[in-house]
Amino acid sequence: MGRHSCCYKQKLRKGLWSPEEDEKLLTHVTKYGHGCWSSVPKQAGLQRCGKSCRLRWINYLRPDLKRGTFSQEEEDLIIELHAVLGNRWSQIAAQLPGRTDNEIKNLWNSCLKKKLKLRGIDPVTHKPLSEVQNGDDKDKELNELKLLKSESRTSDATKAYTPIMEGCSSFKYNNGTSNTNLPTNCSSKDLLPDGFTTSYTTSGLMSNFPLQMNYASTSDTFSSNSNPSQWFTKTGRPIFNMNSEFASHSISTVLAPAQTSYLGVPCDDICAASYAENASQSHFWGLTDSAKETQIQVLQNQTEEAKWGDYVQNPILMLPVTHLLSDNLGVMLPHNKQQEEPSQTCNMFSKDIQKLTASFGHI
DNA sequence: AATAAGTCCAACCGCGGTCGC
DNA sequence: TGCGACCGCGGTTGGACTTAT
Repeated sequence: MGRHSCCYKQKLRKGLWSPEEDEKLLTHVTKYGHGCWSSVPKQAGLQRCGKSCRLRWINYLRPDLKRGTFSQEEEDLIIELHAVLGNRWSQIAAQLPGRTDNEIKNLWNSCLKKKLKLRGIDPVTHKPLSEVQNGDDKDKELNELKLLKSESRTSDATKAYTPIMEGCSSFKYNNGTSNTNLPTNCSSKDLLPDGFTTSYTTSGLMSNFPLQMNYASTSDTFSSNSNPSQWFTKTGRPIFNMNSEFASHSISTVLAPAQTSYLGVPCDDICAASYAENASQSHFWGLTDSAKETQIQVLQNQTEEAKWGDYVQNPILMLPVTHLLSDNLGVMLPHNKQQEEPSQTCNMFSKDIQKLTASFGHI
């Protein structure tokens, strides 16, 4: 590992922290606070640069850190937030109490990206791979998907669920083996179809979050309906009202909740990739190709024109999709008196924030 | 049993923003 | 206004650990 330029100058320690160093830093910060980080190492008697001390505190020593593996709900929330915020790890981490941006970033890079690919979803755009790719890229991605699936089969943990991936209308679940050999960072829930998980339900935390992607917008429908055959019509249309504003403004592909992707196939071929492809066929259903492209371009331009900083600081501005929200939440947010004439959209979004708050206990 | 390959994660790098002088 | 110090963030990497051969 490298070393901060300041560490070179001052011949400071680098690399892993010893328990003694941790103790010194913990004691110092607990007692005096960190104040100016650059002065912390000297005051705490550490041969480290302030930057290193700050990082150690934030990522490891902070008392409010949550230890242990990520829950399914946390993973779902990360995926959904990533669809909105992209690689803004600190913003994502802010919605997950006790988790650090570094931790989330690592989880994303090591696990969640693969999971999304296995579900036929591009981890960058959160759209189906079949939609993202074209030409050579398509072949490349498909090969990658095959490889991933192949890797899954070679794993003891995933062998049991292989039939789900292989595609058959009457898949079987090998219930003869326990889950004890599951990969440490991939829970069995990710590999199991809905109905095989005992307590898991699709994330409701973001179910009304005005995501640009439709995970949230559709998850209520899907999570309350475990029968995949009802998620789409036989022609691949999503079941919600296509005449609604929602349908006409949506720029993203309709997706079943990620946790149930393997089941979410209204045809015999149940593999994730083909499902994603089926799902993408419902994209802008009813429009001509040129009309679809035009609409996509318009919406993309609208999004790009807005300042990202504004989005991040005030996700209420996450337009143009916020107006698609249904106003069906029972939780009301206290009116923000500082905000002059808050729009209906803002109020609706505020409810989503409130819902997140209620679920996680803080924002 | 040895070792090559893969995975995970703590920690570093470098950049951009902010603030005070 | 310019400059430097500091902070925070996202990207990257080194190495420990695990799994496969």
